[in-house]
This record gives sequence, structure tokens and C-alpha cells, in this order.
Amino acid sequence: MGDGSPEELMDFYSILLINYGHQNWWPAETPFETIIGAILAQNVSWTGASKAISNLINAGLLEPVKLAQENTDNIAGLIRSSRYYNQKAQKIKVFMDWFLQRFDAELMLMEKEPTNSLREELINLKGFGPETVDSILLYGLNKPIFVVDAYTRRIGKRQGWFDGNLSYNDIQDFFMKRIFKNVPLYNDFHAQIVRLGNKICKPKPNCNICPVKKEGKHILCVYGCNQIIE
DNA sequence: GACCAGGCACATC
DNA sequence: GATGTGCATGGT
Repeated sequence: MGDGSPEELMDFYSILLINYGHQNWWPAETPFETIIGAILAQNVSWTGASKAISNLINAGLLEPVKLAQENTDNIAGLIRSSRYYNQKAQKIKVFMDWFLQRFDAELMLMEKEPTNSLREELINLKGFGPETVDSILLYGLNKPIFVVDAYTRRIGKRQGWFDGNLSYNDIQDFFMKRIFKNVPLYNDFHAQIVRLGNKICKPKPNCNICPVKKEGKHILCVYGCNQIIE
């Protein structure tokens, strides 16, 4: 169990990188696709979100002006696989209204906005919490901001880095104070955490399939089986 | 059939 | 501020 030093965090990342390879996030063709994808990916498996995005693309709607003009019910019908489809259709509408009014559908203008003020504006949109906003900033707009999710919290607690009931912002600060602010690093660090947590180690009492090894020994498990900690 | 996946808003105490 | 609930599909 570690002290959460910068060196330990980078060691942790290196082990994941060696075991899993670079994750190549975000799997999207355009920044706009990433932004809509961040909404659709809320609390759902990536396969579900991905199908919803494909449906929008096939309907010719993954383009700002067209998506803004489409009615909410039609969008909801296309994104059923992403779960909470009525709420998410509404969130897309909220975003499009703000985006068109604020930036005249020009993504370039949005990208030039200072990170902090942009984060504030986005987080004030209904349906946009810190994780969704930070995903948009990092993966859509290439801003150096660390994304925190449930896995990040669980793993950090398990590793002894911080208390599990810290706030989102406190956990984000923890990482950003210790990891060099580098967009590709923040990108893949979060992706590796998700890769680690995403259905690889099942929450079984006697789990022995935890995937990450160092010198032949399992070293971590996001679900807390007690037999593999170094 | 149970469980959970790349959250968030809102009500209530 | 902590805790509980609605949202409501699809893969394992």
C-alpha cells in the first residue's frame, strides 16, 4: 500500500501501460462526436453509448446545426441503447442551445476559451456534472484536466492514496498536484484506470484473475478481493 | 434472473 | 453534507 507519491502514481501508470498498452482514447472521429459521446456515455457501458453514436451518425445528425434542429423525441429514439435516453436527449438539446448561442456552432471558438471559465459554464448546464464536463475538456478540447470517475475513487482508496469519501474536486486535485500537466498523459491515465476497472476483475470473494502484475505478482484489484495486494 | 456499466438532478433529513 | 431515489438499455 502506497503513499500516493508522484513516483508511485507514475509507477502505477507504467504498470498499466505495459500490461494493457496505450488505450487510444477517445474513440471518436471529431471533437463534436466526443462531446456528444461524453453525454451518451454517462453511467452506461461503452458498447451501449457507441451504438447510440453510430445511430446518430447514420442518421446524419452528428453535425452541430443538424443536431440542434432535430426534435428531442427523434434523438431519444436513436439513442435508446445509451440508457436514460429521454434525459440524455434533453441534455443534448441543452448543450446544443448553449453551444449555438454562445459560439455560433463554431467548435474552434470554444476550444480557444480559457479552461476554468469554460468548465464553469459547462458545469452550470443542466445534466452536466464534473465528470462529463472534464471528459469534454480533456478528450474533446485537449485541455489538461484530470478526469475522476467511480473507478478512480475506488482504486485510489484501495491503493491507500486518499480517503474514499473525498469530494470530486479533492480527488482531482490529488492527481493534478502529483502528475505533470500533460494532455496525452492525463488522457491515457484515466483511460487505463477505466480499462482496469471495466469488467476485468469480477467482484468475487476469491477473485484470482486480477489482471495487473508486477514481477509475476498481482498487485491491485478494483473490487477489493483481498488476496492480491502486493 | 441478478448484477452492473466511462452520472446527474432533485428531495429529504 | 450525507443519503436515497428516478432515470430505464443491454451484455454477461
